[in-house]
This record gives sequence, C-alpha cells and structure tokens, in this order.
Amino acid sequence: MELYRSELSQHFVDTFIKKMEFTEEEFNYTVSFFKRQYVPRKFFYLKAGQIAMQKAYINKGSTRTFTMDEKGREHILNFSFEDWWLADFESYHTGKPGTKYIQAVEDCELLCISKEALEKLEIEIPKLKALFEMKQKKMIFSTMERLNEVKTLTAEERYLNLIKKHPQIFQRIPLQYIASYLDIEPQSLSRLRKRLSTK
Amino acid sequence: MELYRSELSQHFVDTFIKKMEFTEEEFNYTVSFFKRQYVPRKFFYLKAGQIAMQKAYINKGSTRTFTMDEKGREHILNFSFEDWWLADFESYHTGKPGTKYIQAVEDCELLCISKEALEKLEIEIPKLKALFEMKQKKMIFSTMERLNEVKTLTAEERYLNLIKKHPQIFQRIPLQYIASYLDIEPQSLSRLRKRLSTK
DNA sequence: AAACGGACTTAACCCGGGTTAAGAAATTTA
DNA sequence: TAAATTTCTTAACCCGGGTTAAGTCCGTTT
Repeated sequence: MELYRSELSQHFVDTFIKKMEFTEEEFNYTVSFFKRQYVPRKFFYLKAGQIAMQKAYINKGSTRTFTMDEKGREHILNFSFEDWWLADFESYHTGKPGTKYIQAVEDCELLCISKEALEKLEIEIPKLKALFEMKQKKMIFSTMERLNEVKTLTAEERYLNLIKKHPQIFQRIPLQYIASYLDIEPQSLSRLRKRLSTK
Repeated sequence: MELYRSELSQHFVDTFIKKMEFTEEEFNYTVSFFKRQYVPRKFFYLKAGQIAMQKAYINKGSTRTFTMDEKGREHILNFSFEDWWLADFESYHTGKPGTKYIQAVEDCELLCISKEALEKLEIEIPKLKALFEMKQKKMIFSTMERLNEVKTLTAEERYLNLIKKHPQIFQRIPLQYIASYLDIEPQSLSRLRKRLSTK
C-alpha cells in the first residue's frame, strides 16, 4: 500500500526537500520504498536477539530503547519521539542479532525502510548517504555526552538536567521509565522529587 | 622532515596495505601527509577549549582522555594505546572548541595528519574514507557498550570486567587513573581490591 | 458503585562508595 | 643514598540510593 503525501509529517517532507534539497522526483522515489507500520502502546518494535533489518522514522508516538541485564532488569538507554530515526544501530550495521529492546510507550506510527532498499538508495542518491552520515555523527556526540553525564553528575543533577533540557518528556513518559533512564529506582526518584519540592 | 618506512609500525603499514589494499603509490602518497609528534609523559596532546585540527595514530605510548567538571574533577573516558587513532572526535568533526583533555600517560610518539589533508585524501582515495567510516562505527559501538556498562554494572563488576577484557591496562596505567575510568575514588578501588583479594 | 490493577509515594533499614585524614610504599630527584 | 614527591592503602564516619514492604491514588473494568 502506497504512502500518500498528506500522510507524511511536515518534518519528514522538509528533511528531504528543504534540508537535503531533494528534487520532487528524488523525494517521490525515496518515499516509494517506505512502508507504514503501526506499533500499539506496550508492543515491541524490536527485541534483543532479533536482527535490525530496517530503519524507522517516527511519524507519531514515542518509544523507549532498553537493555536487560542477567538479573532481568531493564535499563533504558533513550526515548525517541516524532521525527527521530529508530533502529538498534549496532545490529543494523553489523547484521548480527541485537541487544536492545525497542518498545512503544505511546501508540506509534512508523515509516520504515528496509536496509536493502536504503543501501541501494544511498548509492543512487548520495545526498541521502550524507543525511545518515550526519545523523550518525550526531548520535556519537549525544552518546558521548550521555556517557559523560552518567560519569560526572549525581542522580539529582541528572534529574534537574533532564527537566531543563527535555521538560516535555515528563508529559509523555511515565516516571518509572524516567527513573530507569536516570539509573535509579522509581522509589529513589520519588524520594528525590520530594526532597526537591520541599526546599 | 620525512617519515621513513622503517619508522612506521608494522600495524600502521598493514592497516593500509593489507587491510585496505592500498597500492604502494597510494600508501606512500598518504604517508607523505603525516608528521611525527612526540608528547612526553604527563604532557598534553590536546586540552579542552582547543580545536582538534588533526587525527593522530599512536605509534608508541598511551594516553588518557578525560573531561573536567565544574568542581575541577577529572573523569577519564578512555585510554588509548599503540595502533589507535586519537582525536577529540566531536571537536574534530564540528570544528568547534573541544571539551576533552588528552594527556600522555607514557611517552608518546604520534603520527599526525591534519584535517585539511585528510579530507582531501578521503576524496582522492575513497578507501581511506571507508577506513575512517568503519572506525567511526566501531567507536559508536564501543561508546554505547560503555554507556550500557556504566548503567548496568556495579563498580566491582566494572573492575572485574576490565581485568577480563584488558588485563594489560594494569601493567601500564596507574591505579588512580583506572579508578577514575571506573567512576570511583582511588580509595574505593583500593578497598574493592582488598575485598576481592581476601575472598 | 465496587473491585481490580497499574503507577506513584512513603518509610525503615542496609550497604557501597564518598570524604577526610593519616600512614605506607614506590618512584623520582637531589 | 638520602630526601622529596607521588602513588597507593587503610580506617572511621557519613550519606545517597537500593531494598523491602505498605499504602495511596487513579483510571479501567465489571
């Protein structure tokens, strides 16, 4: 089933047309490889052990990406929202089974493109390759920043940082998930919030 | 001053000749852009605030890369040894002043190539671009793994993990730096080691 | 309206790592 | 070789977050 222009978010269109200066032909051709996929709240887009065979643009909704340790505990690495690209980066690029779970926090509408198609397109349209190379660089920056944050800041500082940088998250993501993202237990987040509210 | 073949480590030569299948001409041409740079123990290859204008191949020696927080505390992100490529990745790619300090732990002999020259070479020799794209991907994998490690493991587990994965580090890096890498104080590492030795 | 289940909070206790301070060991310098 | 400096260890005390266990709140179901 074909994707109609009216079903694409403005941001999606702008990314290709304005930012990457795609022609109408290039854009339509690119779009023809995308397929829509719905992932209802709490359902998984990907699970550890599976191989990431596609990249997904989040047209609507939000997800959490997490790993599970030997004791069965979840550790949220990041949340993703509209206009983000979604994949288990390592699995996608190595072609090996991944280590990450990607679960919808809100009902998601994704626009997916297979690795096969994308690799073909990246050769045909170098601008597309440049786009994803740029995304890749930004991903390294943000992962490094996250690592440095975890190393340098206390739980309280990480919490205040999150409020400052991404206040919208608190409107859409349950506190228990935010706690996991901050590397503390829900009870500790609760205690921390109380401590902050009284001073 | 020119670099002679005999001064290049076998690994450096192999990377280009065997792994990337450079011709002798391509290799010699590439090498002609490299300059040797010595960084004695405790001296800095790069400091926060400076712009990374080059990449360095470590021909000999070891370094530590760290950030400094507002309280003046150092947080070591990683160590680098022979045959690694060295740079403040973010500063190199954004062209903006960096946030990282890179200091020689042992006397270092580096083979450096300017960003300008490398960008030119990457166009002339696509194989070279592919090499650094691959390095970049591996860097993302390892940074993500580090992040996940910091989130999932206790200090003791991170210590045991380091012994298992990189036992050589303990021969070359002072314990105080290893403590910083593990995100604990030197005293805590000492206590932890004692705890482990008695059981 | 009552019952249920999930999300969030509260509290008591415990423990690992931070902090501070001192001393021992190793390495560098004189 | 001695002195000085740096690195590593030990110990006592403290505190933040984990753990366990209830309890509250709220939306959904029956």
